[in-house]
Amino acid sequence: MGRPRSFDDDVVISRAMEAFWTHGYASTSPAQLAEATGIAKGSLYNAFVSKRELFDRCLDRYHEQIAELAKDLLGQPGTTRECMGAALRAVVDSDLAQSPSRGCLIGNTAVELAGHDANVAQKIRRMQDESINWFIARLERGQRDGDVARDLDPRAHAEHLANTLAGLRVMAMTQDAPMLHRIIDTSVAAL
Amino acid sequence: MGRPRSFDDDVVISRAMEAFWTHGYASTSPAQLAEATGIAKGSLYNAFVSKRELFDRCLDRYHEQIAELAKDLLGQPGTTRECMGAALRAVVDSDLAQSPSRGCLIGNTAVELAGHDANVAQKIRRMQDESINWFIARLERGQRDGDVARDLDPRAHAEHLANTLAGLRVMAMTQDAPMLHRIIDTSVAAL
DNA sequence: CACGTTTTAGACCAACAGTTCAAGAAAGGC
DNA sequence: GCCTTTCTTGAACTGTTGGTCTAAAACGTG
Repeated sequence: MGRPRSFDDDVVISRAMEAFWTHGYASTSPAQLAEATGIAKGSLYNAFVSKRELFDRCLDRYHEQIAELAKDLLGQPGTTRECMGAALRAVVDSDLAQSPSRGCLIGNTAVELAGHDANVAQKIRRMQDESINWFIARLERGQRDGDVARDLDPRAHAEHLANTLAGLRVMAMTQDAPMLHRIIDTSVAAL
Repeated sequence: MGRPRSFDDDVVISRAMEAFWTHGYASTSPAQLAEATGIAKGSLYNAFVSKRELFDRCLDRYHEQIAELAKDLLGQPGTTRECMGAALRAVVDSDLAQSPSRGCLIGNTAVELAGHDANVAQKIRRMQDESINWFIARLERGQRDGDVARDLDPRAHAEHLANTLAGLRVMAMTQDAPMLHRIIDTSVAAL
């Protein structure tokens, strides 16, 4: 019944996410979204209600994406310290390879919108909390494996690592690889 | 000769800075700037050429302001570790007291503009480099005072602290005081 | 194959962006 | 006291924004 949608919601959301990620929420116009997705404005609004609701779905997609990445990176072999260092380096190097650089969509959104929109703030907070949990899990595994000190507080260090990553992705907008790698080394030395 | 300017450039820049800081560059309209500064749009353009040039001067002002704050905070008595911890806590607590929260203008600008504007990127980078130098100076003093290990690399740790601060000011948009304070404690424990 | 429903592309809209301008106002020089 | 200069101001201007609406086209179904 009715005409079927000619596009795949998922690919449209992915493309819109790239646009928001690159330009920020406010600086991405409906016209740009139409261009980026290859779909007319009218259809976009018909399918996603408003720029804001589309953005929400893009944020969710971004989170799914980094969840998968985190699972992969934190599952790599090596000691906990090696694994953490390699994971942070992978993210930073991937940021540096981007042109224009665009940081982390979650951090960017925290900065751009969280101050003025409690809903966004709460959503971002939950996503950050989840990231911290991935780190906690890896640190606890390290304690079981015996390569992380038994008396180390996994939560405190997981929060510290998440914060380091948030900082790195801001610093990667303007600083170069050697500095960022030194920061990673120093952070990871605490484990 | 000619009609004298009816306002003080410095206070106008300060007020404009507050507006940009609170809403971001793109989301601060000339009308808002006129409202925030108490000066008509026309005068604003006459005195500061364009929104962008006004913003540049606001960034400079922000930098001067934090330079002064850093000098004050890093000059406080106590061991290096105590001093660093207290300084980070002071910044974070001040961020948390703000409503709406607005982070760090330099970090926010890195995220919003540095990816698309090489001039801004370079300027931000220089400001960050300078912040790192403040930390280096304090750590070296600690080594002379004997409360920081002689074999600690001041640059590496200064970069790490600057990165921690950048992260904290993003995290302060969404997270609460206990977590942020734990992050500070963990970061400072490495000294 | 006609039906009802849905999608689609683009025209359309009021509001607002960033900027310019014409008209007048306040000072010093002559 | 006029002239020049620089300032102030609100209105005007152009382009774009986020969003709506419509008329046509595209389907699955019975």
